[in-house]
Amino acid sequence: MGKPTIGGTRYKEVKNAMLAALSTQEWKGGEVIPSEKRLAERFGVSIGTLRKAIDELVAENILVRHQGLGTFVAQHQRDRHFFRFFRVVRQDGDKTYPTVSLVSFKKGKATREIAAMLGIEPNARIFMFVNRLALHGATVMIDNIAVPEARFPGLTEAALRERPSTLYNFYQDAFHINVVGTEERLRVAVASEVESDLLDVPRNTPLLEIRRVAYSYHQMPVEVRISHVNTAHYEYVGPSASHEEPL
Amino acid sequence: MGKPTIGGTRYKEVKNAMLAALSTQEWKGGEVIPSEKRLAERFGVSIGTLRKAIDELVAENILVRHQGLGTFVAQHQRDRHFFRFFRVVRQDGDKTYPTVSLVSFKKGKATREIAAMLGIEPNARIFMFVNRLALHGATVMIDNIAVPEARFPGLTEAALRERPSTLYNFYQDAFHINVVGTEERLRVAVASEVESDLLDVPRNTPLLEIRRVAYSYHQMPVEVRISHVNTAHYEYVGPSASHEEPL
DNA sequence: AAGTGGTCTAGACCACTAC
DNA sequence: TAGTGGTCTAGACCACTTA
Repeated sequence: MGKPTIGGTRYKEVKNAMLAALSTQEWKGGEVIPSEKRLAERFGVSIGTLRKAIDELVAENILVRHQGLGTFVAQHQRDRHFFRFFRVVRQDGDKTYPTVSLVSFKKGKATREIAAMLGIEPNARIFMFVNRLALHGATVMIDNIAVPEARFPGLTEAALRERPSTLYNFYQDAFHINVVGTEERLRVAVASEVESDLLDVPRNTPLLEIRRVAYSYHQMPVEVRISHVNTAHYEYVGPSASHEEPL
Repeated sequence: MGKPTIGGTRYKEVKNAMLAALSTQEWKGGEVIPSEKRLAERFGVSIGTLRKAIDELVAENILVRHQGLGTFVAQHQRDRHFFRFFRVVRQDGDKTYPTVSLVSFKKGKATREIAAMLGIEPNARIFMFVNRLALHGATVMIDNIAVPEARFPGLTEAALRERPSTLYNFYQDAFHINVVGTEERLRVAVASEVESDLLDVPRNTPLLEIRRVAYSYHQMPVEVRISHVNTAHYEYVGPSASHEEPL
């Protein structure tokens, strides 16, 4: 496979070549990729080496293997890895899907802070929207979401409202943007006026604030969100610290 | 290697056999384990199969490989994986080691809640102690820690105070207890009287509450702690959601 | 130089899925 | 039955560490 990418070892080269094929949408979300045998021939390596590259992409939840069927580009589905990205559960441990409703939608320009997090220029155009999330019938969480217009051309409020599945699934189907990882920072904040209205709590009620950056392949940031959670009856599930990379 | 453990596949059997050798302290924290060649002979598998078993144990941070040196039982060291377990950083991202001081130490009996989390009988004897953690000179976090007396025989306040390194390193050296993973739940709480004194904040200041269970091999719970963090200038680093198991 | 883990090969055989 | 991924083998050669 020549040397189109760096990485030192053959399987890293293969992995990077596969990431490239994913980035260019040669392989799209949910589709099968060629068989291991074919890929080994294409990249000029043995099956074992090819498998080691796939092993890592599977460990990173970028590909999914199905014995007897083939290897697929991972797709965001409500009933599959949803709780990897939605980490709020009831204090007794009960996990349920949130009911999401769009509160507002507008275009604007990125503040310096948002721009830095998204890796775009300050004042670059972004979309901003707010989601209200309810669990067991009560609003528990407010998401303030920002995405760069350049990566989401033509995004509209109607499209957001009418999306059939999860937000990240929508990003994938409508914009070929695959969210494969996030980084989150948590602190305590207090409810603003808007938030206290939406969450039905008094002004200045302490809330859990989550600042998230979502990444696509090659750590490319694609979305920033600041969430506020009422943890009176719910809590946030942190990392499990086994099979976890050092900070 | 007969069939001392289940698991379906050869390499899972090997992995379980290795976990057993770790549990029985045949291989102790920080020590080298036998070479891949020797282990392959011992378990009656090929090098490749043996390596697959080790691969998983390395991915779980239970073993560490050093090319040219050998494979070692992972050991808790202040300068190595410390920040996998200590996830509080300054809001500008600055990571520093906390200065820890023991506030109190006592024996007692496990409440039903603590007992459930530790997997021991209610009213079983436990040690309880409180640590104060300072960053950049100011107290930022209070840890309330509980461990079962049965697993920490002879633990004393003096030993805790005089430990030369991190708490988990102390568990490993003094009690052969290897913490290999944790589970954490986060919510907002308010400062009790003791906490407001120690953290130097007004009573009822909202704090970040972290409930952690620490596990050794085979998901055996060994420690429970409830921490409270003043997030005025610090924050909690959440999971990275790539290479992360589904919940 | 000897011993270790790191990478890579070129297969074999099995289990699962679809037709 | 044919094609897929899953496991396993028995080596080879390389890079690194210690002596």
